[in-house]
Amino acid sequence: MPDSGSDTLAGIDLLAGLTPEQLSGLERLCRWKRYPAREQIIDHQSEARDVFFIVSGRVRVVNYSVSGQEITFSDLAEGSHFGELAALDGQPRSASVMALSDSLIASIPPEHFLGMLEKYPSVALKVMVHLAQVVRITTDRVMDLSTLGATNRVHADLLRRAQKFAGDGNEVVIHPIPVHGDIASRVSTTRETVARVMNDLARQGIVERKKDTLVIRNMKRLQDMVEEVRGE
Amino acid sequence: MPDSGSDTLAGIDLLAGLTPEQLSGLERLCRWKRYPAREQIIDHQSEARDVFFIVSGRVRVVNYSVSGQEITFSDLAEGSHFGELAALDGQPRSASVMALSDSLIASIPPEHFLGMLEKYPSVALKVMVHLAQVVRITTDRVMDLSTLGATNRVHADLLRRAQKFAGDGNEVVIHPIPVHGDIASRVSTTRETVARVMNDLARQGIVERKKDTLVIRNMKRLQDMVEEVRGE
DNA sequence: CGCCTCCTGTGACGGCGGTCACAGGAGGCG
DNA sequence: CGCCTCCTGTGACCGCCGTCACAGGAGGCG
Repeated sequence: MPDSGSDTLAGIDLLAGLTPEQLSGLERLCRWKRYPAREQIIDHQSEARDVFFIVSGRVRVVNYSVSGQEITFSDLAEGSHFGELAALDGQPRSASVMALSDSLIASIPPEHFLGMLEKYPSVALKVMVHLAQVVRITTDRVMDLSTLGATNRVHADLLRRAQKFAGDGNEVVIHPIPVHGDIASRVSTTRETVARVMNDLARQGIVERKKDTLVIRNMKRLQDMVEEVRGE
Repeated sequence: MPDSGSDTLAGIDLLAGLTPEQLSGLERLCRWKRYPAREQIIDHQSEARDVFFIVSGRVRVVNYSVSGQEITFSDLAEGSHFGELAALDGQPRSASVMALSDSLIASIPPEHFLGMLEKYPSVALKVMVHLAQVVRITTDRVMDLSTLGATNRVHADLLRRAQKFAGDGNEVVIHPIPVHGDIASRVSTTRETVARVMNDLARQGIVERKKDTLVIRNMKRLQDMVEEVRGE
């Protein structure tokens, strides 16, 4: 549990395992800054190379096509980090990042980040494992985009969200209700398509829209709908 | 330049910088195996966790949808490596890998791979940089799939290939001619669409198909065709 | 030489889903 | 309370491109 009140790096996953002294050493190397919701933290293509730790708040990694279409890559929670790519390979930022809620962010200059990797091999290993998982998620997404139609991608995304909230039963409650536009931006389709799909699902009794929660009535069924067409 | 004759790890990019003694230590930990062209080296979802070094030959990372559609992720040359993801996070293989040509492959068990990372921080850093680049390439691909139409993705791929062979002029010679099916599998479209696009380009005098090379007559133009629609 | 296999080229067709254009809800806030 | 902003729901349209179905080339190899 991240201690969201204090301005320390104690809650950062990457740095778990470091002693309080080591942490406070790092804390002194950081720049600390609060970002209000919706404010941009990293601009795509920019030249800065710092690595960021989310001390408190939530953050979204996105990119925009020139036409303004927004592609969401991931939402990151407290304790997570971002910006390693540029620090590691020295290239411009691969995406933009914006605060979803008011956030406290610590950033460390690239040279100190690299120094940290050298000094604390356990952190280096965690960085690698984390990158490996990012690669997996992203290649899965390429598979989805390549083999699934837009409707099935919405099913798949709904399923992923549901699994995060998963009880073990056949019914899952998702809270808060994801906005259609957000889903659309994650699966690369339009708001309208998401709306149509959600209503189809509702009509079939698979989901139900409550006041401020979305109830999946039939996980099994939803799962089948995705797997069914995962290629076949 | 990898010394493709000898059965050593001297030509492996990841391990550049290690002393001959360190290398021969690693060599003794490896299993060495020759794979004929077309043979599978890694099966998607399999449980093995070894990391592979391409001592000689070429290799393709692919995945298949249940319908048999083939998605190519990348082609790797001598000196490269693959299979780190599973070794790092312990999860099943994220993709299949097959030999493109007769290949000599060295594989190291996961525990020794991890030991090597700990022992040689320079290697660990290279692993991180490499993963970072894989992430970049894959997210770019997500962007392409999300914002470009099939025809423009073919343009973009052609451009990427051309840039690898790039002279500095406005004309580039690609050799050998990539088969349409391969291009299709990399940009997630069909052989037929690739053929149509290539002929359109030929008719416009932008590319020309020679005996066993493909000549890009007008790089500028091709570049414009991609950027033009990259969103707008 | 002729056969077989692998690649390319092209037409016809049809459906998925993106785009446009509105018509409501549902809160917040002055 | 009423307005304004943000979200959802739906119909009409139509274009891109995937699918199917063939008709050639272009080598290799017996």
